[in-house]
Amino acid sequence: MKAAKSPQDAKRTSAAQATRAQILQTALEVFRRRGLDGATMREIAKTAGVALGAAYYYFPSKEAIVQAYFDQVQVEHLTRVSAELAGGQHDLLERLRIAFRAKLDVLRGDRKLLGTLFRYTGEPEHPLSVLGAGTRANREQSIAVFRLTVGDERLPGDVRAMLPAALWALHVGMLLYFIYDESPNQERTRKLADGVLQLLVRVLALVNFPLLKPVRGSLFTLLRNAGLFPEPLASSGPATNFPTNEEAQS
Amino acid sequence: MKAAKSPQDAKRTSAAQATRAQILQTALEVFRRRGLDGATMREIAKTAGVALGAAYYYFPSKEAIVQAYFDQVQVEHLTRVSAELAGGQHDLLERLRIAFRAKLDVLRGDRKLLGTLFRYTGEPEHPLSVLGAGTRANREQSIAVFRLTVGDERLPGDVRAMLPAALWALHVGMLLYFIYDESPNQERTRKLADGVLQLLVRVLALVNFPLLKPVRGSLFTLLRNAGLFPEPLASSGPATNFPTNEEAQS
DNA sequence: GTCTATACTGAGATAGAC
DNA sequence: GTCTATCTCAGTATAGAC
Repeated sequence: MKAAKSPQDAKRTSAAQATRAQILQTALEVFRRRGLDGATMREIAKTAGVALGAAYYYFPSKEAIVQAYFDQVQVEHLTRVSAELAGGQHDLLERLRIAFRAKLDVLRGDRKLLGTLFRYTGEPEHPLSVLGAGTRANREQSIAVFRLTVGDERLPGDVRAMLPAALWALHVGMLLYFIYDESPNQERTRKLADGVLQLLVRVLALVNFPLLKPVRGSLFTLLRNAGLFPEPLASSGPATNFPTNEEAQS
Repeated sequence: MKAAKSPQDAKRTSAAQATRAQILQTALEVFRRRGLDGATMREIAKTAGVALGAAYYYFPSKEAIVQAYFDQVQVEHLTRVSAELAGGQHDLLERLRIAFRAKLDVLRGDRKLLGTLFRYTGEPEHPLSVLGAGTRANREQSIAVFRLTVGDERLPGDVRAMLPAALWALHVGMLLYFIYDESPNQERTRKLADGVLQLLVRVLALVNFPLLKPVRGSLFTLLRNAGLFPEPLASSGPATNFPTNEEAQS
C-alpha cells in the first residue's frame, strides 16, 4: 500500500521483513518439532538467532505467529485454487473438490498447528477467534475463494448468495475432522469431503423442487434473521458474514 | 460406586467432599466475577479458604474445575428435562424445544464460562476436548438426554439411530451461537433454536418421500463410513458416538 | 524504526513436608 | 489431605545500540 520513501527505508524495511520471515519460518519448524505448547518463545528466538525481544517485536504472542501462518495458508490456498480452476472446464462438483482438496494439501503435515484455529472459537472478544472480528479479513478472503469456486454456476439467487459462506463453514468442519483423522495420509477426510460435496451438489439440484422450496425459504429466512448471513442478497460490497450480532431486527 | 468402609472414612470422605465442593463453588464465583482468564488459582484458593496446593489436589488444572462445572450442568439438564417431559403429553417439536431451552436456562448467566467448552476442540489428545475421549462420559450422558427427548417417536430405524447424536451436535452449535449472542437475555438464540427445531421436524416428516430417500441413504452411509455415528443401528449398548477414528474399514 | 541484553512479574503447576 | 516453598515459562519492561 505504501512505497518506501528512500533506499534506506527500503533497505531497513526489507531487512526487517527478512527478520520477520526468519522468525516465522523458524517458529513453524519449532512448532512442528515440539508441538505448539512444547515450543517456547525463547527457543524460537534462539533458533532463529534473534533476541527474545525481537520475536515479541514482530509477534505479540505465540498464537499471533500461528495466525500469521494461517494468513500464509490462505494466500497459498487462493493461489492453488486459482491455478487449478484456470486449467480447464470443470463442473461444480469438480471445482468444489479442487477447492476442498487444495486446502487439505496446503495443510498436510500441520494438523497439530490447526488445533490453534479452534482454541478461541468460544471467545468472541479474542482477536484469534475463528468467528470473531479479529479474523474477519482472513475469513472473507477464504469465503472469496469459495465464491470464486462457485463461479457463475446457475443457481437461485438466495442459494448463490449464501453458498460461499456455507462452504466456508463446511470446510471448517472438514478441518476439524481432519485434525481427528488418524487414517494414513488422512484419506478418510478426503473421502468424506468428496462424499459430502457430491451430496451437496445433488441437493442443490433438488433445491427448486416444489416440496423443498418452502423448506429452503424457511431455512434462509431463519439464517438471515439469526444474522448468520446478513448480506442483503446479491450485494456486491464486502459482505459481513458471520455472527457479528450487531442488532438485527428479527 | 464404593461405600465408605468406616465412620472415619465416611467422615474423611465427606469432609474432603465438602472441601472439594467449597473450592468448586468458590471458583465459579470467581470465574463469574473476574472471567476465566482473570481468575487465578491463587485467588480461588484464598477465597475458598484453602491453600493453593489444596485446590490442585482436587482439580489438576483450572480447566478441570470448569469441566466439573459442565458435569454439574449435565446432571441438572437431565433433571429438568425429565421433570418437564413427565409433565404431560407433548409432540416431538415441543419435546425438543423443552430440551434445548432447558439447556439454555441452565447455562444462562455463564456464557463466558462456556468458551472453555470449545478451547480444546482442535486437540484430540486433550482430556477436555469436546470431541475427545476424556469427555466421552459427559457427552454420552448428554446424548442420552436427547434420546430420552426423542422417546418412542415413530421414525425410520436409521434416522432414529442417529438422531440423538445429531441433536447433540446441533445443540453444541446452538451453544456456540449462544456465546456470541448479545441480544437481551439471548432471545435471538431461543428464536433460532425454535426455528431450527421446527424446520428439523418438518424435514423429518419428509424423510420418507421418494425423492429424498436416496439422499438420506447416501448421507447416512457417508456418516457411518466417516465413523461419525458408528453404532451398528439399533445396538443397545453404550454407543461410541464421535470421531474416535479407531480404524474403520471404509 | 529495528534489535539486543537483561531482569522482572505473574501465574500455572509440582514436590515434599507435616 | 493440606500446606508452604519452589519451579517454569509466557509475557512485559527497560535501557540502550545502531
